[in-house]
Amino acid sequence: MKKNIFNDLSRREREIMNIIYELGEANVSDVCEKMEDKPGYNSVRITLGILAKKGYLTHRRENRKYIYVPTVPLKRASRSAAKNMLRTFFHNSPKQAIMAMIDISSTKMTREELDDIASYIEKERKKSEEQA
Amino acid sequence: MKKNIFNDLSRREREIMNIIYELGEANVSDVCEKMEDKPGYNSVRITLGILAKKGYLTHRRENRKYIYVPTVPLKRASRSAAKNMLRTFFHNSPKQAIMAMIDISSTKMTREELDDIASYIEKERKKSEEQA
DNA sequence: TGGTGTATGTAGAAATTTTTACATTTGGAT
DNA sequence: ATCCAAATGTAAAAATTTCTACATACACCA
Repeated sequence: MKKNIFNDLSRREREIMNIIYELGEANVSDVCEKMEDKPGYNSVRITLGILAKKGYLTHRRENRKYIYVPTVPLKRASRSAAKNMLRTFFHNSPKQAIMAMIDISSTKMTREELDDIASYIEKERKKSEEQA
Repeated sequence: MKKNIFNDLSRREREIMNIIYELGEANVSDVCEKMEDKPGYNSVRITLGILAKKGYLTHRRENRKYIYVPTVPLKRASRSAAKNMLRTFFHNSPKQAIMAMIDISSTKMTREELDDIASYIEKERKKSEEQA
């Protein structure tokens, strides 16, 4: 069992995969614009091709452009990322991770969002009660 | 401003950094054992040296061994990782991220932990109330 | 005291990744 | 129709990463 789906990506490949997950889907220029050090259009294009060959991306044609889309759906990719983070930085303690997440984003969350999270947890508590 | 502190790590370098964060600190053999594909002792050692030269690790001597430690403290590294995850996979929505985190680990959390998180959120809600 | 096992030092070979260069295709404007 | 701009196709150069090989240092122990 692999630790992380995306473990065998090179630096550039990973960078590009992340951008595509962030955007949902993207063509070459979209990716270029998001890259910090703005490598050439061609570089990015070649790397997208490699990612497709490796099976991480597929592409469809739209007019003359290729639009690239992840093969591993966002949900699964995000779970994998979250689990890695949990193990690497939080000793596999979801509690610690969640609290840290709250810390870094508390000022950005509205009352409603906090309420939503609270009731989500409440639901979980009920569930664990049922099982007892 | 850099997106991610660890963006310019190669595949192996990143892999090793993650292991060291997971362990807190480590010598060459510790890292070797944690690696999935078990590269040679020497390979790992060389990469640790590179990471030290790049400034991501420091090492102290203990008997005859080097013990490597991250220069960027766990807390800061974990924040950086969390922010990246937030942007890459959750459209910068902490609510979504936190709920996903709860999902993947609900079965692993005890009642107490859920309670702790709930009261942590309660505290945040009070804070946001004060500011209103 | 000399041998052995385990560790680091250093150079560079091998493999992979990243970029560049140039050819080709294609749709649209004039 | 022809030219242009913008896209992809392909090969390979350049740069970086990863691994290997061998040298050296040092604690431990018979």
